[in-house]
Amino acid sequence: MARLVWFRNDLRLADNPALHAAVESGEDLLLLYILDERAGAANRWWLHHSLEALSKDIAGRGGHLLLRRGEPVEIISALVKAHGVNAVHAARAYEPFWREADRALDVALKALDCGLHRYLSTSLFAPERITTKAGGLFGVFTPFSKACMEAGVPEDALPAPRTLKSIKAKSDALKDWALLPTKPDWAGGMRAAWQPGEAGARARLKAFLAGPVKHYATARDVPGVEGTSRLSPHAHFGEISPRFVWHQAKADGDGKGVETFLKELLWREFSINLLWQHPDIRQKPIRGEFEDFPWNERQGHLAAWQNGRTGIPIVDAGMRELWQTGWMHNRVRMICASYLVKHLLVPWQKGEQWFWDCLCEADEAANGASWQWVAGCGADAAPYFRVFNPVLQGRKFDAEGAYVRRFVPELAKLPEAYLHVPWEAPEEILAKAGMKLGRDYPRPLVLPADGRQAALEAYANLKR
DNA sequence: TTTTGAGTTGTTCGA
DNA sequence: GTCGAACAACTCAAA
Repeated sequence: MARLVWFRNDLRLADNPALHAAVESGEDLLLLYILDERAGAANRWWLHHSLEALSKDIAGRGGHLLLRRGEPVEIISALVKAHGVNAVHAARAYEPFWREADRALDVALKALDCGLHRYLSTSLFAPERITTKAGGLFGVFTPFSKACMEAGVPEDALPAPRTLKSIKAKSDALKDWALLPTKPDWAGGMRAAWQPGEAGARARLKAFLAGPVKHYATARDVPGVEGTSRLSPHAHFGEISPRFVWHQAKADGDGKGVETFLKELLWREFSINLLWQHPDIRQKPIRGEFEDFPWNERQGHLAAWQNGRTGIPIVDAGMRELWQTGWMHNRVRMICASYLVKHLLVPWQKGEQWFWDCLCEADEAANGASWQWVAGCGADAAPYFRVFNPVLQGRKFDAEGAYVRRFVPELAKLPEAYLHVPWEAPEEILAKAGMKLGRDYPRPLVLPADGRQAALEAYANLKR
């Protein structure tokens, strides 16, 4: 008899209910990971390192992680037959791809007289558990978050198993999956910024709770400062358990910073809940009338945005941070997304796709729900007239320009007064900063005021 | 069933 | 320079 633990986005040993229950059974284990072929490039880079870390952690406890690629149902069924597996353990997953795989697996395993046990692991709450008084699912954040608080997060974190008694079976070699970039190797900035894996996730949380959390409520909006937790990729891959994060943060007291951080954890939860309700959240607007939105994409604008060459400093800084580090500051994500969707009138799905390719975390729930929120077609979406002015946002949240100077070095020598509006700088100021507009840095594709007007008109047309 | 209050993150304008 | 109102109307959730 044996148990099979199927790792998905729960790449950790501590507080991993699927693994824990399998270990508790006392039976031999098969520890399996199946490559998720849908991953974007940055996501694959992270996955490589996360799997490397997990393999090492497992090996350190006497176990062995099996790596396989192919159809999950076939791979698991074959292992079940070959090793007399009587139960498969896995974390519950909410992405449509996994939901479909689980349905098929359930059928296949029943035929083999093998159980399928799924555990609450990647989210704080099972999505069907948080309901309105009428029994439906929420579509608005605030009442959703209240219901979560009332439900409460259980404090029963599970220890990492000390030893793992696992069966060695055929496994791919991680390097043969070729998840890392080779030529060109664009991952240098990512290596410098991140430590994927469970140990890295815990270190990140610890560092955050040791300092930045205190000022999180305000500092999280300032991209030039390390004011956020930067846990999103770790959380996406399940290198750290959300309830562990929740209770560690709560143990830090009940200040404004902690309170705001917990609320952000509930936003992650809300996105998962929305994905549960809208499996096609990455493609289809939740508010149906947006199917007819009068987008007006101009040739070359999407590429300029992707390359950080829009001519709007804060937008370009964000897009370059994304490209270089596989991550973008939350405040800047909103500004960049808003500029693409509202000023450039490019369909939000194209921005979502770019983020999907570039973000280490590339999370279906968070990415889909957030892009829809910015575009105005999502749950609880921003009112149409809420158009971010990238100049005001830049001045407000990157006042000294630390962020822009870092990621848009050609502007680094501009004085504060013109840093967010280089197109308004007199020639001699630009020359003194060693640059010429249109040569070293582009003129804006669309000026903030013009973009705002175009966006408002487009939204007015939609209403008609 | 109907009513009521409220809804992440903003900007502009005019007093 | 600061501050409050307007920017729409709709849908959600609860009573």
